Amino acid sequence: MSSITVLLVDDHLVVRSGLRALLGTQPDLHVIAEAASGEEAMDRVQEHSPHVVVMDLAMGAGMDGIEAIRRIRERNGGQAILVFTTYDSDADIVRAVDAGAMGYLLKDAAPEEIFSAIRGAVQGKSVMSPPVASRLFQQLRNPEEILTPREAELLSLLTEGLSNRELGRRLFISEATVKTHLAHIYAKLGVETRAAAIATAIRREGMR
Amino acid sequence: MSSITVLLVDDHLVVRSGLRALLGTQPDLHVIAEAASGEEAMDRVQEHSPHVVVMDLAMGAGMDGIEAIRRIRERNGGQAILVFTTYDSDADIVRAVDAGAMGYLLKDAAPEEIFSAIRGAVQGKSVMSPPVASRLFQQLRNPEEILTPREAELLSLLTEGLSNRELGRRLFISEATVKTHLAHIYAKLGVETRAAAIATAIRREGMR
DNA sequence: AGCCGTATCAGCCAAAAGGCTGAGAGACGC
DNA sequence: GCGTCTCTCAGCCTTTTGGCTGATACGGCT
Repeated sequence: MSSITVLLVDDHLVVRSGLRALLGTQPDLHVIAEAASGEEAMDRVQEHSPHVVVMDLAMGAGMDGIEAIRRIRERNGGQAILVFTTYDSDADIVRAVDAGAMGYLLKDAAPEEIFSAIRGAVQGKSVMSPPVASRLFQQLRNPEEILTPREAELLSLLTEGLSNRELGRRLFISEATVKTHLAHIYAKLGVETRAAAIATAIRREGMR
Repeated sequence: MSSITVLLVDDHLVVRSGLRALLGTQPDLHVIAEAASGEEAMDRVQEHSPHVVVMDLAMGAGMDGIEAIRRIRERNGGQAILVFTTYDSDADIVRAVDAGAMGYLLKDAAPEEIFSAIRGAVQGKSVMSPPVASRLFQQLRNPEEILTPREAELLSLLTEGLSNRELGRRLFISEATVKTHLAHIYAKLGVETRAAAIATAIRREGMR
């Protein structure tokens, strides 16, 4: 038991090369294929059945990383999937984990961290970068902050800058209902105004 | 004239390795040093005087890419600096260009594009990825969209979710003045509501 | 000196947003 | 079957925001 096959999925060539170079320094890790998109990732998994899939979430076009994780786990249960991405967005972490990801690493993780995450993943161990872990715990600790599907939908449209009237039209509900949803969203996000809600929503979904 | 020395600056190890591997395929390009931060970049430039500096804008801690570009150009005029980053934010493009960047590439650029950008940079040619170029042109075509310093300051606080009253207190101006500034900002951004202003502001400064 | 851009402030009015209470209809779990 | 969650809607009232018009003051450019 000393050879682990790895599939790299990232839409950036430089990241794939870098990761390949990095993993190449470890005798037990073998990159047997690369993919630049979710679709391609699924094909490569079928062909090579790698032990571990290391995948970026942000894929330029087509299927995104989350969707790719879900589908790969549906068809081929065997692979352990590690998310390897730049930003730690609250929503992405949760979605990746329940799509079936075994771990969640940030791209500035130390090489050793990456190696041990891959080795751990094969044995069914979950690994995540410290900042990711703390965010995830925070999510789990505050379940009352989880938005319902409808609320999330509204919040998403809210970040486009729509008014209550427009939101109502877009979702085929009355303005009164929009206001009700908004009130709930504000309460869950801990803000009082739509401006603050938009700010926190975009920032949570986004960067840093 | 067939040897170009390159300094790589990126806070992600994998990106540096990947870029190094990629440039290694070209006989005339030689990566002579790497740096993981703006501060380190300045030191490496002093030591090695590379022909070209390839730099990511987003640097985790300390000096950001823009600042690093400015300082390197101040002390050592000789180097051509290429920005090599993930996202094309309007503001970053403009700031990078007037900080003295010779080109602006996105990380999903084709290898050939990267090579020719580096070779071109040595000869004083500017290169930028097509999506970047189109954004830059749009900025230049619409100079009336440029915010005054005070307006930018307000917009920045706006994205924190503050109310007019709070904005006034924070900036030591009356609420009336806040409203005047906001009206100007909306006009320049082409929006009608503060919600839309926040949304466009954060997105312009940010991602995608 | 005159003009323009920037920043400051005021008042007025209409529209939008937010707080509150209450309430009905499905869906799901136990 | 009963409670809970979610989504839907309504009315009422206050606060906030946005549109408009006009005004003063300072600095720089010509």
